[in-house]
Amino acid sequence: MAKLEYNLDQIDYQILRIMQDNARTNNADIARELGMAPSAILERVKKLEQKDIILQYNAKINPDALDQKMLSFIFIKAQDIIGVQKVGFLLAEIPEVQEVHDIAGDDGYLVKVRTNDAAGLVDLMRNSLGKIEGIISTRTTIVLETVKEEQKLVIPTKK
Amino acid sequence: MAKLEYNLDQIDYQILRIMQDNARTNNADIARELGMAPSAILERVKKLEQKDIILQYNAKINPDALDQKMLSFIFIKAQDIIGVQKVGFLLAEIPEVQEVHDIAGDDGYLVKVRTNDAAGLVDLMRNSLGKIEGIISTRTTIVLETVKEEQKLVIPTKK
DNA sequence: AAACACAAAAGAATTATATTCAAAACAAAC
DNA sequence: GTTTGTTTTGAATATAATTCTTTTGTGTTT
Repeated sequence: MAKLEYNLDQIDYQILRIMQDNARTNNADIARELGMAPSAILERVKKLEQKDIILQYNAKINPDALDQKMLSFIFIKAQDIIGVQKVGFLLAEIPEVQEVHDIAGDDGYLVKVRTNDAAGLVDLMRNSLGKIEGIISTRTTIVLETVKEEQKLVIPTKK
Repeated sequence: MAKLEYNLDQIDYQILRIMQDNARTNNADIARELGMAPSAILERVKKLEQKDIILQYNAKINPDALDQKMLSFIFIKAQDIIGVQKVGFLLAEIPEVQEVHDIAGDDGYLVKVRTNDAAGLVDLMRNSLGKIEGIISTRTTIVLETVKEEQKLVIPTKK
């Protein structure tokens, strides 16, 4: 967790741009694209990993294929002590919970949840959320359709 | 967009589980772990890609490293014709917008946005959102801290 | 139960990529 | 312009990806 200087130059940005798009692009291809030697790319990628700039590589799986057709956002009001997110950590432990954000305003959390169907959601709320102490209330928003869902960051172009 | 049958067996699930965790795991390693030949793994992975079960491989980049410290959710009420998400598509075109969901209730969208800072958010709302016709109102929720942020799906264990 | 048909896996051979390392190039500091 | 520390290159080697043929497996038909 060292607060290192992320010292990124234009080449790093290009690598990140490529990797963000396809994490399995091989060094040889990146090297070709950037006009460098593969070994140099390898060095840089390693460094990006070490410096925790590239956090991980993951495969994006089609939720439909796993019959996970329901997506919901749940606002959760909790009685956490300010600055200590006990409830937040408990929420994060639930596998169906993809995101937990501590949000401003109603001292609460915004949680993103993926379940098979409505029954799965009810189930999760009853069983998983129900077991967490400190939850005062919840408000659920159902997603009808997702137009875009990525985690790509905007990568700077110039210096 | 063919509505094929996703016909997944236990081996596929295991592959997905491994790939979801580390998309750069090589076939040889997966093969070792599953006690199969690398060529067989290759076949299966290819098939998973073809059938749009594995949608893409992406590198998760540390937002801090790109100075993207601000995360917000914006509820957008729009005057779209029911079932036609014109506004949704326009929202999706904004690079800082990572997610656009058509949500039940107030005929609106829930949008996830990542910007450098508060100024960047204001800027985005004024310039990008401001240019989209059909937006009636917005309500913004600021994320103070993110406890969990993944897109991992729950992969079935048994049949 | 034998024969057939199709799909998946294994194994060997080939091609491509990753990785290592010493030497060269570069950059910043003095 | 020399020193010092970094980064890149390029060649050598180790690993992995890929291809393809053979084998195995599964389910179906007769």
